[in-house]
Amino acid sequence: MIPTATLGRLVTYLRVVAELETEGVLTTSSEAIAGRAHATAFQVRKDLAYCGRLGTRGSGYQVAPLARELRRALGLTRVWHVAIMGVGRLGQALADYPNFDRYDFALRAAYDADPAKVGSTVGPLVVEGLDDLAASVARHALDMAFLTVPAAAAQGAADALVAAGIRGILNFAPTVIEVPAHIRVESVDFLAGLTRLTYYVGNPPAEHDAPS
Amino acid sequence: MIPTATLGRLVTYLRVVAELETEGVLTTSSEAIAGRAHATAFQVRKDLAYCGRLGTRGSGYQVAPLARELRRALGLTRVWHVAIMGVGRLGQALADYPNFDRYDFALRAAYDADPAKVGSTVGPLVVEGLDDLAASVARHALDMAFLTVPAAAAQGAADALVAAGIRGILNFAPTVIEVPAHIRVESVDFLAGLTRLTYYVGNPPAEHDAPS
DNA sequence: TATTGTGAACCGGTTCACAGCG
DNA sequence: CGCTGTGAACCGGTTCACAATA
Repeated sequence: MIPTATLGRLVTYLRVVAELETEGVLTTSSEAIAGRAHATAFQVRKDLAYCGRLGTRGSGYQVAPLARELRRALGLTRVWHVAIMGVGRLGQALADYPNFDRYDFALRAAYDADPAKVGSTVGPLVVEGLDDLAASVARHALDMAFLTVPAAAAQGAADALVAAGIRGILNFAPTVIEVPAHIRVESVDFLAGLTRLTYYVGNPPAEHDAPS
Repeated sequence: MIPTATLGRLVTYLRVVAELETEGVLTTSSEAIAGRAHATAFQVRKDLAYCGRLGTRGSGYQVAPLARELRRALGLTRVWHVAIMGVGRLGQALADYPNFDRYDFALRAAYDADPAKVGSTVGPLVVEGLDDLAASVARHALDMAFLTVPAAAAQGAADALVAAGIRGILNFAPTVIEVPAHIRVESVDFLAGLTRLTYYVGNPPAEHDAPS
């Protein structure tokens, strides 16, 4: 429904609006949001219009209802249950991340294939093995999983998660994984980001614009 | 020069081709690459054409030269010097990442504003403070930095990096940062990825396609 | 013949001007 | 009068058919 590109920006707008909310601002405008979000006022209005008639012509957007509607549009209306698959360094860092509850996510479980890790604790969780993953997924009422295993193990781990009933995967491994069409995957790939950065740094754009 | 969307896919193609290389495959085709990279053969050919005349009509692409040319196009022709700004959990996890040298990146320095952390070691590095950052950046011949500080500190840390002569920033903080036009920023934002995932999981697409 | 490279059609997203409305 | 919502023009990227060529 919402275009992918718009979806990405809506996340940013929500952050901006939440920031305004904590600053005590009551009313804002497409221009003000655009300034903080690195976008144009045109684009902000068009993007926000995907979520309904959120503003008031002539006076702008009320911060609190706007935040509420953005959260609703993005699906942030309940606490989502998340698991960590793969308790390496990254998995541990995520387990210790203190801010999930601020964002309506709850870390409920951590899994690792290595028997030596099973039973140890990471952050608030006890690491479980992969035996009867489906039962554990059901018990924890898991919605989504962080996939933080080595690239070579990513496909197998993803298959196991899908078979166990997970509906969404946030893939941190630097590799493409195949999943059935009804499962969603989003990737967080810092090596890809680093490589894109390398391209840009190695090909500096001609500077025809003088700095303002 | 290369469109952003293409650039992202080229990174994936390079991974695929590197994989083929280690498998000992000598020749491949746009179709084979597409299969592994989750793309169409059309798109692979169009994307690869941005990097020059890389294939041979009638017989496909030779793996080794293709890998070489992709690396060249992406700027992976030398070792890039990278620093870590912010030695929290994520910064530490990155410092311990064992595979950078495989990808022609070298971690050269780590910085933190907290005096208590200065002098401690993370991975192979001794944490430095921010006094005379410019001299340190020059001494280590740094090209780019991982920005792994809390969101509230991200803009200030980015400003310091830019002032010190860094040319590219890989931003891990969940916030928009402002930099001069000649500095490149790429973002790795797992909270944004998680939120996009939430949207898709909460709005499952109507299933008109039967699984094959 | 098999497969790439590419001009052209197509499509979706961005930009914009202005209509709509408080 | 000011600012939003939106239809329409515009633009860039994707898809495709086919020409080029080993």
